[in-house]
Amino acid sequence: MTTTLHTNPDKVVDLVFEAILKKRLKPGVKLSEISLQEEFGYSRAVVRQGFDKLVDSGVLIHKKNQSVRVAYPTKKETKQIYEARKAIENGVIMILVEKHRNNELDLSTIDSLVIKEQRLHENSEHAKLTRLSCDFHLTLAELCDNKFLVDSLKPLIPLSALAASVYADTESNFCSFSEHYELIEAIKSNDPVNASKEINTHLDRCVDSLNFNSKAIKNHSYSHLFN
Amino acid sequence: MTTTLHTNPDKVVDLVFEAILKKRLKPGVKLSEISLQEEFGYSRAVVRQGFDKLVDSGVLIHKKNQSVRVAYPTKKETKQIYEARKAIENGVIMILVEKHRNNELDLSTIDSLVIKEQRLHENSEHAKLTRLSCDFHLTLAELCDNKFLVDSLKPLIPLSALAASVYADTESNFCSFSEHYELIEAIKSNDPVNASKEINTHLDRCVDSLNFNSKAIKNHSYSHLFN
DNA sequence: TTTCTAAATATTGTTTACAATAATTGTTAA
DNA sequence: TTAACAATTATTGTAAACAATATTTAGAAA
Repeated sequence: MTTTLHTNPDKVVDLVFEAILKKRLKPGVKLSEISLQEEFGYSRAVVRQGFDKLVDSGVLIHKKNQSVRVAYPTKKETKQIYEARKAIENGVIMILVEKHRNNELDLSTIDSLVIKEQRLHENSEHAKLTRLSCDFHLTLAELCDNKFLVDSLKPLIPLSALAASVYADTESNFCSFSEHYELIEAIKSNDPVNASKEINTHLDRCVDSLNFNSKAIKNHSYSHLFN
Repeated sequence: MTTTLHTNPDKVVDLVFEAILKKRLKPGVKLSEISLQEEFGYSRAVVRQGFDKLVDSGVLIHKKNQSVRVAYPTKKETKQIYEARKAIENGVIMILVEKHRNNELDLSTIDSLVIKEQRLHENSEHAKLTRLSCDFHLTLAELCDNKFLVDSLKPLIPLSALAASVYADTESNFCSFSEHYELIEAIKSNDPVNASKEINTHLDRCVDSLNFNSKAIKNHSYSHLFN
């Protein structure tokens, strides 16, 4: 949402993002312009614009004259997604270490986020935990105060969630909160090398925990998927 | 251009990108939907879609009920742009070193690109050199075989060119080809640490060569700016 | 029952027209 | 001449209509 779009295509984008992060929208699901229009009162043109953005970022797939579908990441794409995330998030972490070293970093929001994660983990509320874990990574990027970096990372988060939907046997140990904690500690100790190691192993483990032996595709109807 | 858009908004995007890289479109210039429609025969809707994408990536700025304008990067944004590039391009270089180490990297295109740059430098054809230097950075990303990484970097290149339009006193020593050469050598010697150092100092020098003491904005008419 | 084909339906692609707003021009008064 | 205001023009925002394509349904033949 770099700057201004005046009707509401960004609302559509946010809605779809949110539905994916909450696992209400699964890979392969069809989305028609008309249905969203009817369900939320957006004009069809606005829905189209939102869909276009989501297609651009790879979250939706669009073939001519067909409804858009939620992306179904392949194994290769999943590895690319995490490879790209490693690049971007390493940069994020380096910036944050530097900022922290200069006392320019307020970690209170991220601290409370990790605490929340811990509580959800103890109560084994896995669904909410997955959601929060996405917030963790995005929040780190936002702390950099660099919209270009945030915009680069943003589409990769729902894509990661989609990959998890497809390939994660169990999401309980996917994107572990304890590694998030370690990462923050590394930032706090002003140790760029260790922080870089933490984010790399964390993202590597996310991929390693996936099982790429194919599963069946579930097709959903999408009324009331959006909350 | 993740996948499919069936008319041609991507043509519009490419057209604007190209015009910016060739310095025909300067920061602040107004672009109306109708004019592009008349000049190239695209439908207004297609032009709009293309503009929307460019607004999303930050290359165009859009205020409600006003024509879009070519972005005029501020000092802060310029630093953010290069900070983001450092993050992404460091990742690119790490991937390429790894690939080269495994004999999975064909550097012939990039080699010939650098040679071409050297020739342009000797003939002091600065305009073409700037253009080619952008290609150099994008080509490196494309060699990673990771569309997400390419998509992340892509909008930052014209934004860099716009920043140069605004703040570079002389573009002759901006984004020097000799540093490109050193970078490729570092990749060839399978030395990730040195390669990382090369890309960082290269991008830092691009910013350092800029002069942020403000200049006047030139406003252009845009007929025949696109070649 | 199953499979193939054709009709009906639903959805997307594209153009058009009109309304709302901004930018420009022209006029008048100081 | 300049400044302020009004009228005009140009441009964008939005919705609606229609065409093109895909999907679904129904029916007939094997």
